[in-house]
Amino acid sequence: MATIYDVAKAAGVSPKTVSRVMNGDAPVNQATREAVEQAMLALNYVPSSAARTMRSQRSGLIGMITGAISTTHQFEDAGLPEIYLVQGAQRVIGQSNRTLLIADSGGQADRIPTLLQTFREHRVEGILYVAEYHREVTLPASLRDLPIVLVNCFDAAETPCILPDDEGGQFTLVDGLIRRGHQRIAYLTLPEHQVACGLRVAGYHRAHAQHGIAVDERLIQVGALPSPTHEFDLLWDALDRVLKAEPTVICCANDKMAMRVYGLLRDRGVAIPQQMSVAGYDDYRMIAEHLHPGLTSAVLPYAAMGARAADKLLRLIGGSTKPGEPNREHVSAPVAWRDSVLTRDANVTQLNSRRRET
Amino acid sequence: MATIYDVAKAAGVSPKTVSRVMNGDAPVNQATREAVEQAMLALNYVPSSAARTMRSQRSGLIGMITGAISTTHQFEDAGLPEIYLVQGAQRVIGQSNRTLLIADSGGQADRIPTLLQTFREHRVEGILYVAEYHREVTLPASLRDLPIVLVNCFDAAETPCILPDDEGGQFTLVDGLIRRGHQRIAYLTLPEHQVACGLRVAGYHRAHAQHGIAVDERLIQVGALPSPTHEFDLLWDALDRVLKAEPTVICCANDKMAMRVYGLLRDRGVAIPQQMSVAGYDDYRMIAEHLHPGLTSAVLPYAAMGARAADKLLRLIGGSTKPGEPNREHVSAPVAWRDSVLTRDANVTQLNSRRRET
DNA sequence: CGATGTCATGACATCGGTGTCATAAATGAA
DNA sequence: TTCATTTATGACACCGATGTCATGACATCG
Repeated sequence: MATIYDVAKAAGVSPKTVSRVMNGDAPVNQATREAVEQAMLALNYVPSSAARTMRSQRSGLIGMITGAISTTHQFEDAGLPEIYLVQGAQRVIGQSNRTLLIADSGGQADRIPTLLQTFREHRVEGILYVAEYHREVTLPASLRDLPIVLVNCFDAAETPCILPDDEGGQFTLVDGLIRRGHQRIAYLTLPEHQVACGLRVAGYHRAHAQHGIAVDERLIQVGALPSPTHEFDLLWDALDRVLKAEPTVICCANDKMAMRVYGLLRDRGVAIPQQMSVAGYDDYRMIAEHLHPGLTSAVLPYAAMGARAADKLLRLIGGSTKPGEPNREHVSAPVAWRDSVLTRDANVTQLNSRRRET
Repeated sequence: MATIYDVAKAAGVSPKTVSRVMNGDAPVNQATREAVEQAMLALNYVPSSAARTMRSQRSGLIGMITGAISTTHQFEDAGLPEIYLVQGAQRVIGQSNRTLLIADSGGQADRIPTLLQTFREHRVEGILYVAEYHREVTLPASLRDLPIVLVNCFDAAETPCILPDDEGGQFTLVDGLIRRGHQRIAYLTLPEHQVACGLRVAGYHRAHAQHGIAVDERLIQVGALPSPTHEFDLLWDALDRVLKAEPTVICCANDKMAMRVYGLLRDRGVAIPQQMSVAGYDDYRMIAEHLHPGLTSAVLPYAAMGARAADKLLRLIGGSTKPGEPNREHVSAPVAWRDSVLTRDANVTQLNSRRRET
């Protein structure tokens, strides 16, 4: 592999001049520059980032640590859309001329120290710490000395973080449902211990309050999906309970649950959306777009969160954080309206976008 | 950040001795070793991979280049399960004490050269080139000088690659259906230009041949999903056509299509699986497990493919490829049987696993 | 015309590890 | 006891960039 010395020799200049051509940090004669560029091309020269890192003490690497990717196998597959997160982050990081180093903990917390060690060896300039679902975490003490931004999680120490606006998302969804003529809105929630659950229920209430609609508590039920720990289909019971309260629409905690509700409702001979509207959360497009009818869903803005997180991290590294900047940032997102929600009030027009022609 | 010199000074030895303690490449006195280890701990020493790479000329990095992650936005989201691929690869690579450097082309082919440049600067020892779906590719000429393994794709130059066994997967599925008493098996295929389409149709035929069942060609239809380019729901027509041939089960090209077929069948009042069995392909668990009833699906073994590819690449790098080793390797996988397939022949017992209690 | 400044370039040291070789002490064999 | 090994350690150079400083050739100014 050609080095800067080979290029220098071929171009008949000193290595330092080659360096100057590459970095443009000092004027170089036009003729010299061309000679050097030709030599680089001829030798297929690629500068060594290792040598650069060593001399400049800057690796140009950003570490991203994620557990969710593999958590998938062990627990639930809630984490899949994380790739959007990677995407969003990578776009921003790439623009800053840095490289993203991704490490997957494989869902095993005990592997994290090893991964961090690798990051340190590569002298990453900062770390994006990604959780598979909105939650509180406790950072290993060994992370305190690196610029770090948490994504989809937060800690007690107020480490900078980027979170989804769960309250706002559910508010927007329910508000939209009400505007579409729904008054009895059922809600099959996440397990109550989840951070997002409380926030979204709050959004649900705020939307009702804003429209002066009293909330019938029977409409809110925890909609547990079957899992390795819960053999039985608790969702079936939860659905049963909310149906007794006679809703016109059922909000589900996520698209997966909504997909299941589609099946359960149809087993009972309930037509979607003619007899019952359904909404999800996540806008997990692989599901939401391909269910029939298309599933209305509050967007979980992973790509935007990744980008925001990368941006914040770069500012942390560059020391250019604004003085008043809050440590915790919430990313809002719209609702993707699809055909699973029926507009009941004939006076409400033009709200239901993306109509399918059948 | 502490260097090897700091550690040496603290431990009262030479840097080289510290190096020996770390690498164990020469005997070190027990007392000395302990002193060094203590110093490393006290100073929180982490060796610099940049310095190592420079001296040893080995980066310990493997590059993975993928387009699918972002293709998602632009075309179809077929690529999502790639994360499993990353996982599988990372496990193997981690065991070899190397680090995986992942670059996402963002679905834009023109960004690939930039990514490769980054890989080169980091002196990756080899490359995993991942396609979003089973296809033929043409490698940029600049890749010829690096050890490389294609994943989910192949090229005319017979570059080593790892492919899914599409023929075998569909065969296993159809064979299983026949054993469960199905004789009229509809098949909504992928678009015909896709490599996997031909292979799977071949598997479909082989299974029929093996059981001496003639294939009614009307049962095989291309089942295009709606997409930006196809506004209309061609799947609806395709389904219409296969239903005329009176099948007892419908095989779909992928789980996404199967999900849609669930909806379309139910619109027609067809109960799954009582009146019609359904099967998918991919075993995209987020869909297959949560559809109701659970979707039977041929597994697309991404994790195994990632691991196999990493393994093959490491052997290429290490020069320990077996002489007779084929360039193209196919990874087989079983079928995940779930409740969407009805066992029709009462004599066939114990085949339908994972029964749900309702 | 000499002083000063800018442009263009090179010599040299340095970043933090590790390969090579040298050396001294301890051990074992003859 | 003496020579041959083995063990334990250090001195030194080197990997490939780039920061610092020096130098020579011109250009500009008073």
